[in-house]
Amino acid sequence: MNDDLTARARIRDAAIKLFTERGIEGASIRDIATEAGVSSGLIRHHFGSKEALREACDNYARDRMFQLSRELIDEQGLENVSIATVQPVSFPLQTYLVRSMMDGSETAAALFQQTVEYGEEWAKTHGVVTDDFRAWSAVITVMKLGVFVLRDQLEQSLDIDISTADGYARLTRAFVDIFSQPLLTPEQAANLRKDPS
Amino acid sequence: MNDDLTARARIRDAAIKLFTERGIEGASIRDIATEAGVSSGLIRHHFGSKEALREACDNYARDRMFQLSRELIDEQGLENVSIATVQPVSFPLQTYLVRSMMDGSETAAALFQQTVEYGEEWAKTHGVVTDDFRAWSAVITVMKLGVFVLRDQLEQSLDIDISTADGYARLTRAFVDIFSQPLLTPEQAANLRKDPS
DNA sequence: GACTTGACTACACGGTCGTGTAGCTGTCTA
DNA sequence: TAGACAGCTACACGACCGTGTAGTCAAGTC
Repeated sequence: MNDDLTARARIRDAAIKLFTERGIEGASIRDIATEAGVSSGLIRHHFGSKEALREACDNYARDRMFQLSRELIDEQGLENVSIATVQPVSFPLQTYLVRSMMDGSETAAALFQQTVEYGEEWAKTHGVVTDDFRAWSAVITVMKLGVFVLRDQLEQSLDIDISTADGYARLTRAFVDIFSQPLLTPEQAANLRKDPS
Repeated sequence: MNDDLTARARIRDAAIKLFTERGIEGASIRDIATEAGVSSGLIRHHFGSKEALREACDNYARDRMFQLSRELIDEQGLENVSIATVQPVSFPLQTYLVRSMMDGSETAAALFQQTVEYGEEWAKTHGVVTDDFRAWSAVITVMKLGVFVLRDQLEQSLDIDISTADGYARLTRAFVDIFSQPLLTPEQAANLRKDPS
């Protein structure tokens, strides 16, 4: 159980794990303490309160994710990263952040807004056709995050583990199929734009 | 506060509202009772337990949603419904069901699997190009539901209320823009299919 | 008018929650 | 070697949770 990590790090990892699995309210301090192999008092000693523990997890997940994607850019160059945001290594962190956001995290909410703004600029400079770049990016972002929120359902439906290379590859291929062909004909699109019933 | 409804119906509506807003664990029997204007004991009298109340809400939301979409098909014909699944009137029910699914509802999970299967058949008969219809449908479904789960973030990002006609129309237009143009060139798609890094 | 029944309330129960507090360790330092 | 001080535990606290129980009240039945 990662005995080489400090107790503080083990608490943080256990909290991220249980917060992700059960939500913030669903995971108790005592459960997290047991998972980390420490007493519940130690959590209070290190983090002060449950809310402060959550914020520490938020900030850690955000910073670690930034660090990982920076490393990825250094390795692969900027252009391949947009799709590769969904990558196995940062998957647990992303999943945690989305869950935390749903449970009211301001850190995660700020990250969401930032992602939308980035996507908006990307769309403008990459030839996306729309007269509402903001809505385009927001909807794309929300759809992308849906994979994290509904990971359990997705895995059950496809009988895979997304965190494995095979599962992740299958997911990527589905994304590619979806985003490399239009689902609506120009006529259908024009009709829907006029009368969105 | 809908005084014309029976107490049982008011409890159910209040439960759906609070379960949606706070999650199943986050909404207490006492809160629901206060919201419905009854005593907490009455909830037990009518539904037996919190879990049974949740199942009653699940079944009600599912049946009501089916009923609404059947009415929509009768009005508009079958073909326009696939996109119109995202419609203002069934929005709260969908949002509730997705939230309940995330909190472990079997009824909602079954509905999800059913939706994936339906989407799979739709893709096969509507010229979608993929060699994995199942994954295609599952990912599309998950992305579609992302709108419900992350509704709060979406509304904050766009400064709209999705339940209004204007907000819903803006959302629909973004969907149309996204699904009427390919985001990847055939070359990019081929590359990603070979090496999903 | 006596009886039954279902809607409904008031209140008490054990359990779990986040938090508070007191005290025990080992290590470092003056 | 005495003292300071993190790291850490044990335990008690008030609050709130889902649930259980007893009882009130009005409407319907015979």
